[in-house]
Amino acid sequence: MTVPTGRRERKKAATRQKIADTALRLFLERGYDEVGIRDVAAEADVAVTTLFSHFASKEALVFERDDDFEQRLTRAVTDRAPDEPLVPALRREIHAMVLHCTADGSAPIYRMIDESRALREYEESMRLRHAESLATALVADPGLPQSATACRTLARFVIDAYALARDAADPQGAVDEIFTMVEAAWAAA
Amino acid sequence: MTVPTGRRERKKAATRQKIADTALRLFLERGYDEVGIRDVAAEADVAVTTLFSHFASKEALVFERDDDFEQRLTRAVTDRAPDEPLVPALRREIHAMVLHCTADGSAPIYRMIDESRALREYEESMRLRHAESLATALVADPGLPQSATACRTLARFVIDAYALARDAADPQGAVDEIFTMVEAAWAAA
DNA sequence: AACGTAACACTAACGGTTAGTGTTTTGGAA
DNA sequence: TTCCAAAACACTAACCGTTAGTGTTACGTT
Repeated sequence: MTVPTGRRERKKAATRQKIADTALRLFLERGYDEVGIRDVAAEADVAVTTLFSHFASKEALVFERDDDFEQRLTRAVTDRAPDEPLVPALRREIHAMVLHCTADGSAPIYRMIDESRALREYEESMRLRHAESLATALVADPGLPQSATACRTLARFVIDAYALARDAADPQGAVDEIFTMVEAAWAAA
Repeated sequence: MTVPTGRRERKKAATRQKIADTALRLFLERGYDEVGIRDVAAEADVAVTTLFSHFASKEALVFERDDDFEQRLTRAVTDRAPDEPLVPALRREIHAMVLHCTADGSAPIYRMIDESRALREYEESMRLRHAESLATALVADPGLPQSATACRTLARFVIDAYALARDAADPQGAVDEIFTMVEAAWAAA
């Protein structure tokens, strides 16, 4: 078990990165639906099978780094101060996530996502996964008196807040407005 | 513009029905993922292209009649008595829908859906469509003082209630529990 | 130096979906 | 009745994402 360094792992990471960079560049240049997997593989100078050993699907090339989101949400629950109320902690995290993906740097990427049905559907199914892992974290929290159904409901409402805010004219304002509703729902549970 | 009946339309409907019936039978016999489009087309004695002129995708063969759901939800909003409060009307409708799809007759179909990733994802993206059309109906209702964002949020919450209740141990009870939360959220908006 | 394995390559295919190109059927107009 | 335009259907061939099968390097380990 030699620890981190190792030429092999560096090469693997480099290949993965090269594929992701090439894919994103081509997608932004020509449009997601106009670029085939074979195009990406050829331009990145790897075999198609190599590409699929690094990424599970064509869509995954776009959402390369979004396991982060999943972890950040569950950690907003598990790592919060013992006396910090739950919903505001979640609201803070959603605020940060919305801010991140409405930033100027991310704008072209999210425009591309909106333009492709395949990417929109993939993103939504990703969010479902996030909701489920958030739900698991909530159900497991011994400090919450609410029922499991209420926890699962809250998880979906929080993910809805993210999705709705991203499409709103004023994303940050929408987060606050929706969280007023979420807070009331959670209090009633 | 001669009105409805006409041999052509009857034949078309018959072809469509034969395809749907054949598909559902094969899927239940052998499993959704084990049956190819070419199998369905051959068994229904039509060309593959004909099949796709009646159904937009393989998954659509399973959810043949689910435009109804979409209409029922929007009509629960638009057709309710002038003085009937909104959320209870929606709750009644969700109750009915959950009851329908947990009935004995539908059980094998929904078991099949749960077993196939492709079908689960398709169903979820269908629900998104339903949420959007419900949101449109809500936003258009002049009797509602709430903001457009609040309306869209309610729409998603209602669809969540359906999805969560279907997976719950006690679906009918879950609908009531979740709608307590939805009611509170709507009141806070 | 030699071995085991992870990364990668290549070919070929599978399954859903569509384009292109007819052919038949049918409802309605002349 | 006859004829036309459109709709429904068929057929071939292909596209595209994805995977299986089968090697071939390149690296870390012993």
